[in-house]
Amino acid sequence: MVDVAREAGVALRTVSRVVNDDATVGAELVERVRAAIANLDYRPDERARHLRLGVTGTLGAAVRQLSHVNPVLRAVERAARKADLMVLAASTEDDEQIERHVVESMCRRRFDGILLEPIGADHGYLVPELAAGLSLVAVDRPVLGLDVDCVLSDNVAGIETAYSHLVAHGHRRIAYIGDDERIFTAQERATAFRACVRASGGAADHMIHTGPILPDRIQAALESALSGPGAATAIITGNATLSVEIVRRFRDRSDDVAVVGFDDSELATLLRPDLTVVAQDDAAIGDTAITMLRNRIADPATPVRKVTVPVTLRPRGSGETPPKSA
Amino acid sequence: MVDVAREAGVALRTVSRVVNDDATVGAELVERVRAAIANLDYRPDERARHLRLGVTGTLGAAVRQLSHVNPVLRAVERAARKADLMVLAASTEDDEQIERHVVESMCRRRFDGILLEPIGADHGYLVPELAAGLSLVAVDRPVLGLDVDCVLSDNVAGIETAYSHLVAHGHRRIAYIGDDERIFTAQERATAFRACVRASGGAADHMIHTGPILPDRIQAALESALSGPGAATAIITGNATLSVEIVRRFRDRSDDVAVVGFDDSELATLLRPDLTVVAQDDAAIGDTAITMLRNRIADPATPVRKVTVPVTLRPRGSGETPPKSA
DNA sequence: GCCGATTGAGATAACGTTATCCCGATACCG
DNA sequence: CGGTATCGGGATAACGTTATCTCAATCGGC
Repeated sequence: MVDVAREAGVALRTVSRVVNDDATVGAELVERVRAAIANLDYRPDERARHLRLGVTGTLGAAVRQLSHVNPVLRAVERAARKADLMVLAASTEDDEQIERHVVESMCRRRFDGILLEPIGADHGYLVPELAAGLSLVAVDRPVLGLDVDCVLSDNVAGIETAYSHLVAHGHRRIAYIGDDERIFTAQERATAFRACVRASGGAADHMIHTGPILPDRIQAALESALSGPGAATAIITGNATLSVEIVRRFRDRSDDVAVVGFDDSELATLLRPDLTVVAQDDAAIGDTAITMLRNRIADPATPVRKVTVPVTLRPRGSGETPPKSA
Repeated sequence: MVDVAREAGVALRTVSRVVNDDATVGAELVERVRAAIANLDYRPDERARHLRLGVTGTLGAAVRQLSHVNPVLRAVERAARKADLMVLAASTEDDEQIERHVVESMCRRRFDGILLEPIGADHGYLVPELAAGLSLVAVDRPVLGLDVDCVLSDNVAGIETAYSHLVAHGHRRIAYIGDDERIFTAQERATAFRACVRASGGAADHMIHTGPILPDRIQAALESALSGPGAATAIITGNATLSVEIVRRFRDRSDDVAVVGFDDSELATLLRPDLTVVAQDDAAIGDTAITMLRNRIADPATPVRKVTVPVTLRPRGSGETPPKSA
């Protein structure tokens, strides 16, 4: 930059002014500086700029898996681009150690704010960061034990909608196969399901199967749910991955079991009948998250908000199958 | 940091030494400094550190879509973590403007290196960056007209393998439905397919259908390929998205058309028969890309390398169906 | 008992920006 | 014609690190 100044025969400060196109510099000088910049191909160093300015214009996104389908992240990138902010993302792999490493790296890099899909683990390491002014918004899951902004899907309403949709189509014995309840969303959905069963006067015991996503576990859950005298006539799956696993197993059997899946995905229309799903409003979640994060950055004293975004039932066929015994 | 020094009653330099755990500082002083750091909860600022050091320990990944399945990116993150480098990723959305914006942002942030899935567009903007010492590795597609490192899948061998696999199972009339040939991989695969047809003495005209991924276009291609006197008995799809689209349409028809897909995906085992695919070696691509990038960073004078990673045929059923007329 | 080697730690100068302060020149008003 | 706004632009001091240089103190050797 000092070279550019020398080349153009102006002061350092003037080059800076030209780079940040400050209006108070004469047209002729601007030209001369521009030429010098091109000549020496000078490239501004954001590190120094950010250091001096204090802000970085950068948002961090710490998500489970970058390389998985994540429509919320796409919405986030879009919303941030509109606000002229750069989003830089990294995976936490749902590993407590990695999450911490990623988030702390972003803090040390002084990102203006962080979007986090938190793991259900101890987030004590965040306390000093938050105290030091970190702007953070949790997405999809809350941060346990800490009062931070978050935006979640309405898991309870989603399960209730799925359940009553199946009831409306004549089902009385509905099973739920879900993810490990140590995961927040899985826990919330399972709890909501138990409440549904209880409200309709049944016992949930044989009807709810949660645990890790492993082929054997899923197979066993499916067999347990669909066999015996009180066999289920409909299944609600706890997330997109499980929907795939369940549907995969239905290729080979011809039972007319109704299925409603949680989370939409491109696989939903791969089979006959198409999969009825409870879809999250990804765009709304992403937009809301960015808005909340920007608000918090602008004013760290903003009261903490916990936003719940509505979900939508998308009937496509698999959830409208009547019970086979009916 | 100066506060920490005052609190601990030592010089600034000593705090820095403790932070970077320099061995030449006495145990007692280390304790005192550590205590002061905890007291004031001091958090080091990487911006200043990077500015001073010259390097950032950060790699940028500019990929088509963060929120899409991208096993290569996962391998990249893993390999980078092992090398104690941070990978920060952003989407280019296959948009020339966005790609340029993302890459230039990363350059101004002085990332040590960039991994790019380049768009088939003019990359002139990279010339000055490369001249200024940018370390860049192109993944999956080359950078047109510029001599930069790249690591690609062996698209030609993949198509040849798929083709001869189908021939070995009795097929003589094989169709190819691929993506828009303005995309490098699509172009390479289509060309390889044409060569296969020619080599086996046929005419490719009715057998090759490339273009954008739009429902109508795909439907038309499929009908054209599968109707008439010279109807194809087997289909090769040009990428994972097309495999899904094609397979989706096969739900409703009962022809025993053989299918081999390019790119593996979790959908491959969703239907009967399971989808035979040509799979890319994602882990090898990711590892190679990181290795090449690190080499280039370590020594910018390293000769440019273009690496082609072998692909593997995974027979699962759909590619082993005999021709229906046979 | 003195001197050289070794070790621990402080002062100072960068790294590449931008903001503050200030000054000179021009123009305008009385 | 003198004085004062106004505007363009230059010198300098930060921002938070680390590296170089220097120096004081301790220890061992002769």
